[in-house]
Amino acid sequence: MTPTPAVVWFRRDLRLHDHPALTAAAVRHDRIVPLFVLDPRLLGGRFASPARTRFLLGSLRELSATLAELGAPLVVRVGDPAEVVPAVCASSGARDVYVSRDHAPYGRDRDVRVAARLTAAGIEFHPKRGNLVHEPEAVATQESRSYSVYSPFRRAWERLERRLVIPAPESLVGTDLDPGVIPAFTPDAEPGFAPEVGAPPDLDPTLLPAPGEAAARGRLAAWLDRRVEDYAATRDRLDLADGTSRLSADLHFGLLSANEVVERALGPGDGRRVFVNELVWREFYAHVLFHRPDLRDHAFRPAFDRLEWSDDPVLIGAWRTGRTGYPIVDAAMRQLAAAGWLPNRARMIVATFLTKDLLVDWRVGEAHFMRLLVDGDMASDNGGWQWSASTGTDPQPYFRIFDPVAQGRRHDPDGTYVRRWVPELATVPVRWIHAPWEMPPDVAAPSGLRLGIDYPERIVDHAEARRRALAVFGSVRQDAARRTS
DNA sequence: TTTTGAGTTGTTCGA
DNA sequence: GTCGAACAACTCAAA
Repeated sequence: MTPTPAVVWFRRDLRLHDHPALTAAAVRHDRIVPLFVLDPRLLGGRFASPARTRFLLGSLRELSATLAELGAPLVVRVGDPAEVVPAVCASSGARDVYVSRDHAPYGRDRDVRVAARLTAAGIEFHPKRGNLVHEPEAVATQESRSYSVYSPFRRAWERLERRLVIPAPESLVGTDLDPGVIPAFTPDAEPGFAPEVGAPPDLDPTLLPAPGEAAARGRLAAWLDRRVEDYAATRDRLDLADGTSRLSADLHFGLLSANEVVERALGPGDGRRVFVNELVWREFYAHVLFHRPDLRDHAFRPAFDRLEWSDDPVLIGAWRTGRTGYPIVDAAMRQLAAAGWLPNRARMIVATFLTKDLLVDWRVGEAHFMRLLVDGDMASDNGGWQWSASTGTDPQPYFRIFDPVAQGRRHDPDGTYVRRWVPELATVPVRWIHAPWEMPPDVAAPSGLRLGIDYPERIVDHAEARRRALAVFGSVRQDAARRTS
């Protein structure tokens, strides 16, 4: 037992269960300093999100209370971690800092800076397992390269042995360091935390998931208890409010350990198999971004960086505000603004619509998502957007143009989802709910809907847009082929 | 080194 | 209404 305290610097691992860094520090040191640093560069940066900040602060409040009960109160500071972490070490006498690895580009760069400062001060930096079942170095092809196709990645991932789940500590010993203050969520009063342009005025905080580890564990238990069994059948159904697990924010902030979620989710049945598969997708995109941090700003396949995207502010504005004239797209965009969350099927529908029907750069869509999503995660978001835009890892991108009417009819057969989020369409009969422009006048009149007044006309014709997208993407493919031959 | 099999999530067309 | 094939050819990963 080392007679100096250890700093456990929490970041996206706001939990006590299955926490290798916390456990290692508690085993080796007689006292610990749990630390969280509110980093204005993250909370006010280009991808800052009020929904995420709110969820983060709530989760911190709960972590703080739980740690205090165990005996080691959470220390909260505001500032650049490269300044704050060494300062907390100095004031507590700590010679060791334990963290869960952060695999995303910003976190990695930050940790390199912080580790350099600590090393210069003679303090040891201990990165422990991050919130992935397998670390990026562990999954490699026979030629020791990283995977860029999902299916072989999954087969390799499944062959690896998982680490054991670690129980939460029963007690901790802290220090008498000033715990500091967790600020209330007041974006206007806190310039450092204020989101930049595109702040969502429509966010309804009551729709956000309850923050904190206990709530997250409750969600996981409820999900695994019953609903996961139906996941294969319900995950694409937009009209069912609980067809998916809604654990994405919990995984993003590490309220849940991915390792524990997989351990508990494995089992018989299609639902469990498909659910674990989604968790492997999360791992895949984290690994891909780890090996290719340039994906933050560039297409996975360089040829697609030469696509000529539209920057028409009218089209982009209609998409953002849910006024495209395509009910399923508009319902999803309004749910995103209000709830800070979308089921994956809805994300794919609006992403393919923006990139294929409107030919708008996936980076515009990704930035919008990151500002609104409570679960906004660089790796998953970037992977999802590039997949939808056909610039990513998908080996067969040629097919990915969704028909918004067909998607609506298939995944929201009764129009329940559309009516919930686009109330001006509430009176439209089911038959036309996904294509109100096809309503004959004798139906439109009694429904009371005046197209172009109460609800917008379509901003593009999908059949035409589809042909245009095929031509644009096809020309890039031929262009790429010519360059390599 | 060369060959071979395979590739999340779709849509349309024609039988 | 349902079903299979075509879409168009490329790249990855493993044998």
